[in-house]
Amino acid sequence: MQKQLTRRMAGEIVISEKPGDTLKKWRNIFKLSQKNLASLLNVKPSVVCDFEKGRRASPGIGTVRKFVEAMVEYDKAQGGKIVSSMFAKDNNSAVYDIREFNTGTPITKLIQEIKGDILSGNEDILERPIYGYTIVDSLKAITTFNVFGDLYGWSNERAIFFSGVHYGRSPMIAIRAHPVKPRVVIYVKPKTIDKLATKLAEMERIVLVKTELDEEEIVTILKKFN
Amino acid sequence: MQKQLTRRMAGEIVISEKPGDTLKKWRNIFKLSQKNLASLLNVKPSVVCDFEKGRRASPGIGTVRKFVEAMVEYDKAQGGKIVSSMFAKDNNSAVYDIREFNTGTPITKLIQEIKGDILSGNEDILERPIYGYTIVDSLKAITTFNVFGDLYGWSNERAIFFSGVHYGRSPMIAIRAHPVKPRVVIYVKPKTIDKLATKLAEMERIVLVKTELDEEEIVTILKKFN
DNA sequence: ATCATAATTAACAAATTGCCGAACTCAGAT
DNA sequence: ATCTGAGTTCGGCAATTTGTTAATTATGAT
Repeated sequence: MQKQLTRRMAGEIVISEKPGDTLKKWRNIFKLSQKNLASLLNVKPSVVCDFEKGRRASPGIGTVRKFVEAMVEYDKAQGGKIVSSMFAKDNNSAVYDIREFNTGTPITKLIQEIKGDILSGNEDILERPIYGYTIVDSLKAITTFNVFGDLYGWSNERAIFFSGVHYGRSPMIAIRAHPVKPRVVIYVKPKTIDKLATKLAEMERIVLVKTELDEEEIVTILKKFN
Repeated sequence: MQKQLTRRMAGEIVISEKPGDTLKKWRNIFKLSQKNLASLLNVKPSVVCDFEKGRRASPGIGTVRKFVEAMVEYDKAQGGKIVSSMFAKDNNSAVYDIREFNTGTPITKLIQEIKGDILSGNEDILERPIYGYTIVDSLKAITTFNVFGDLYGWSNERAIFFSGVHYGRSPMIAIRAHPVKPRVVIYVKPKTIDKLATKLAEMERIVLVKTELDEEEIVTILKKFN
């Protein structure tokens, strides 16, 4: 959550017309004076001012990073009120985990690591790299509300894990209906696999896989990926 | 949509452990060679490599910006396939517009600009600054699906406009139920205002306003804000 | 009118970036 | 066996950033 916010702040600052103004905006949101912020960063207040006023036109990303991380850290030390107020609780979310990789990981490598069995998918697709994954509870995903907008991180070159799968039809139907498609769909400990599921996967040219590992084990394994 | 993506890319690069790797990841996603990218930027390929390999520990945000914008621009020229594939269509979204400001805008100023009438809200709150707004169709927001997770941009110090309001009860009830609260709620051309709405607003210490301008006019006015 | 705090500005030394060009490695394709 | 495209490494140099000190200008509060 904190990392998400720092990224957001950094992105906003970098792309802004006036990075200084954006920096200032965040400083204000965190209710810090230039002096306060400067002391968190071990620099003089004039430095903070220089950046806000755009006197340094293109600060290094290291500087930006220090700034945003200092603010978030500071808030955390104060109880994290600001940071957490930025995020809706979204408690009953169907999304168990979602992450992006920096390096493209070949589909085959992922399948191997999670001890997956390929149910559908021809060889030419299997070497394609993916850049992230999402783990969702399929029942919640369908019953609660529109998770299908949140399944995709920032690349759709990704794998989607469905847990709580019974026959595997509904998730594939949902994917068929959705305009954006993942590269790989992985059923976590499915009861059985309906033929329709594999058929749809073939039609969509999606690699369909099942694994007997549970969500926790999967997350642990995927932590190693970058 | 493009801006959103550039911000995202920039943020990821800045916060990344290895900004170079992240840069490379994006170059790969856009299917560009170092040479291609270099020529888009009017620099030599070695420059691209130097950044990817981290020879420059803290490149300026100007550099990062050039890089990400070049990639997105390039994709756009090719038909924008990559960028749009990053976003689910989400066509029937209830969100009409959502934006962030760089500068805190006092609530009173906003109300004045949109010719709003204050229905509830005592003076000490009115001077507080807000940092963004969201305009939603209240009916869609409630009937279609969980928009209430998407109402908040990156600051909850914001105004929320509801259009299609009948009595104004449902939107306030939803806000009451939701853990994150806006500073200002504005009803766009409401039919009538139920007492319960103002009562709830008072309880939540939210400024409740109505305006007779329509969505388009509001967006035009708010464009001036920064 | 005065005092304190916050913010802005100028001037300057040391370090770093941004870019180039040229040499080099490492596949694959011919 | 050689060629080509993609990527890597690095010395060098001008332009910029990073940080300091010290003086100056708001902005309130007493």
